[in-house]
Amino acid sequence: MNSELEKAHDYFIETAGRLSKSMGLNEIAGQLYALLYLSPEPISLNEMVGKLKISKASASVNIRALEGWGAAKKIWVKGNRRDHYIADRDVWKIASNRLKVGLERRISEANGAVGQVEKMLKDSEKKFNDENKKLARTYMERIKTVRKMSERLEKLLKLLPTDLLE
Amino acid sequence: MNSELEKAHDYFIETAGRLSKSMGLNEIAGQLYALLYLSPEPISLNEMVGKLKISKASASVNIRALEGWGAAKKIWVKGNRRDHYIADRDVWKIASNRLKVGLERRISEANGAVGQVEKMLKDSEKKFNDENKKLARTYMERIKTVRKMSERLEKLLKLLPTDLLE
DNA sequence: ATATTTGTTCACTTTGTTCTGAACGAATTA
DNA sequence: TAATTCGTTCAGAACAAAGTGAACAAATAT
Repeated sequence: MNSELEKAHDYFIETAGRLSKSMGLNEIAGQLYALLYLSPEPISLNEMVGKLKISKASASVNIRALEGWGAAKKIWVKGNRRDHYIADRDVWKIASNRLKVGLERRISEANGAVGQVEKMLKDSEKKFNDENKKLARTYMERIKTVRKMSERLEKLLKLLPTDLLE
Repeated sequence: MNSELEKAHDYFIETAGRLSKSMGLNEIAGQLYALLYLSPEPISLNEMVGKLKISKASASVNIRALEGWGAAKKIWVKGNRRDHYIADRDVWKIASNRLKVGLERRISEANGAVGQVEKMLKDSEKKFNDENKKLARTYMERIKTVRKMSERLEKLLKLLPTDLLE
C-alpha cells in the first residue's frame, strides 16, 4: 500500500472522528463512517477492526448506531458470509438530520419541564403571601418568555428540512 | 420561603442545567444562568454557592464563562464590596450565538484538515502506481464533495444572524 | 455431531472531564 | 500592622463516558 495515500486516508478518518466527537457523537462512529465513505468496496466488521485498530465490540456497537441513523447499511457480498457495510454518502442529509433530531429531543424535553414549572407556579399561586406573590409573578413572566422562545425554536426546526436542507 | 415557590424555582434551574449539559456546555453554567435569569436582584458569588450548593471554585469559573459569552455581567451594588452579577435575559441571542460560534469553530477546523488531505493527495499523485492512482481519484472526488458541503455550511452560518436571529 | 466462524452483550478497565478543598494574593477593615 | 474578606488557581478526588476482552448464541462448515 502506498504510504502517502494511506496517510491521507488515515488523516481524513482521524479528522472525521475528532469532528464527530466534538459534536457530541461518538469518535469511533465518525471514524467508521469516514472509512466507509471513502471505500469503493463494502467493508466487513473484521476489516473495520483491522483498519481502525479497535475492538470488535466497538465496531459492532458503532456500526449499528450508524445503521440506525441511516448513515450506513448492511449489504450482501457474494460468497462471503460476513456482514458488509457501505456508507450513505449524502453527508449533508445525515449530519443535518442528526443535528435536527438531537435539538428536537432536547428542546421538547426542556419544554415539558418548563411547562411543569409554569403549572406548579399557577397551581400554588393562591397560597403565596404578598412577598412571594410578587416574586412568583416575576418568575411566571420570565419563564413565559423562555417558553415562547423555545416554541419558536421548535417551529424553526420543523421548518428546517424544506428550507435549508433539501 | 414558600416551599412551593422554591420547588418551581429549583426545578427550573435543574432543567436549565440538564439542557446546558446535554448541549455540550457545563451543567453548572446552565444552572447559574437560570439562577440569575430568574432573580429580580443581582446575585453575589457567595449567594450562588449557597443557592446551588456548589463550591466557590465552580461558581467563580463558571460565572466568568458566562461573562465571556455575554450571558451575565458584573454589576456594582451600593455599599457592598462583593461582585454581583445579573443575567442578560435575551436567551435567544445568547443560545444561538453559542451554537453558531461552536459550529463555526468546528467546521473551520475540519475544513483546514480536509484541505490538507486534498493537498496531500495532489502532491503525491504522480508517485502513485496505477492501482493507487485509481483509488486516489476516488478519494479526491469524495473528499471534494465533503469540502463543498462544509463550505456551504460555513456560508449558511455566516448568513444565520440576519435571517433567523434578528 | 463437532468444530469453527461470526456478531452481540456485558462486566470491567481505561480515559477524560468536572468539581472541590486548600492555598494564595489582593483588597479592605479594624 | 494585623486580621478579615474576597475571588482565583491548582492538584487531586469523584464521577461519567467509552473501549476492551471474554463469554456467549447463532449460523455455517467439516
